[in-house]
Amino acid sequence: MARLDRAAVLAGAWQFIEGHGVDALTMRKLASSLGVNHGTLYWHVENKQALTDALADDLLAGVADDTDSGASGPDRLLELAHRLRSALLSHRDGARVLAGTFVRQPNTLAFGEAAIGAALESGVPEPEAVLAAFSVQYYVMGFVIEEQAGYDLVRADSTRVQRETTIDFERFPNIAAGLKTLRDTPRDNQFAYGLTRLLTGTCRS
Amino acid sequence: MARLDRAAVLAGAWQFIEGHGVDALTMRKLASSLGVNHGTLYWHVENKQALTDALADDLLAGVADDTDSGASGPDRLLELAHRLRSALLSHRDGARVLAGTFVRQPNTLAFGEAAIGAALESGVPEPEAVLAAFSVQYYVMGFVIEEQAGYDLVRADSTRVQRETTIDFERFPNIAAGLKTLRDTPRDNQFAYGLTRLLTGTCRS
DNA sequence: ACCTGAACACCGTTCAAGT
DNA sequence: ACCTGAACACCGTTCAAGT
Repeated sequence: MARLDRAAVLAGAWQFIEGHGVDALTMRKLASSLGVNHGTLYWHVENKQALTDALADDLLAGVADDTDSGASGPDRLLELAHRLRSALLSHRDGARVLAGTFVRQPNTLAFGEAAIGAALESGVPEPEAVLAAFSVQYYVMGFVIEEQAGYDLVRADSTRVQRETTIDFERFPNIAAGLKTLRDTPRDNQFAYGLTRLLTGTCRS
Repeated sequence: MARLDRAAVLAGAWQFIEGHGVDALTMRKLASSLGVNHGTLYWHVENKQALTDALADDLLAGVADDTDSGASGPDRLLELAHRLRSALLSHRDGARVLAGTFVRQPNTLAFGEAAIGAALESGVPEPEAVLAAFSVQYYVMGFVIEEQAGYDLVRADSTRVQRETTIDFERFPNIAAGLKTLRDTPRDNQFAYGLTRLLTGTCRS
């Protein structure tokens, strides 16, 4: 049995989340899934919040890499948004893990840096570029949180499914039609729609 | 001492959140702030999740009211977005309270219904209208969560402030400039910026 | 350097029993 | 109908003590 180190704790945490979701993640359960006393975890990680911060940083590793390459400003901002979504989707509950983070981890900052840079390069003046980059971040986070909540519904235990009361389609006809179109149009298209709206007129003429 | 009822529990919960933030909200602490044994709470509310759901619904009460009035489609969608933000801001951590809700409460559904309706009325074809309405919701949620996280930083206890490591402005010059422009441009303008971008080309020509 | 075991101060939820 | 008190099965965090 190899000795535990910080990387193994992070890997174990992701594996646990993959199986049970973030809400079920507990220092004690994580420890026992690693075959170790729960006090031990605090040797490798300061506390649960530090673990969450580390997971968030882990999630965004590499998202901002190689952005200096060929593509022009607008295309790069678009690509960064897609990369952010992919990173969040790469682990169950990824968006909520990141949302639970307060401090700015290096990779989060690197993403923001690249996003603002891409906006600037596409000719958007200084103050607007910042607002554009942040707006994209808000949109991606909001989108993926909802997207992954949908996944959780599917995998959820009976307790949670049971909580989902059927909605009154008589009172909410637009919602009823809306759910249908959401089911019919691919996730990627849904995502691209709002993203395009957000960037049209800013980064693309 | 008037007897406790469900409404008093909700009011007490908001008051507690106003003072200590959602993270500190506990069935036991809420009970003692209401001068009651913690077991008592479960007579008025099924469990903590049900309490959160009720708070979320409370938060959105009235946001979708009177949307049939004068204004045309595009203006109404814009106004709905502003009303949603106002509602979320009306209580500390409002956005996070709503984000913690999974089931669709009546008022959340009513907002979605009105938002889709406004998009439809502005001439956006059926499938797009739904995507536009949802995109707006994602953006507002993302924006206000970040906005209120900023408030919490200010009010935070020393523990939390301490956690905020100073960021390396040499490595992240765009972020450095970005923080300055965020400080210099009013919140309302920041909010309006992304919102306009989102709606331009969709609901406004 | 890494891990155990036990302790401390908390949680949410349930439920008999009281009024 | 509403509330108490006590119990149950959990939490995160700390820290002496072991190896």
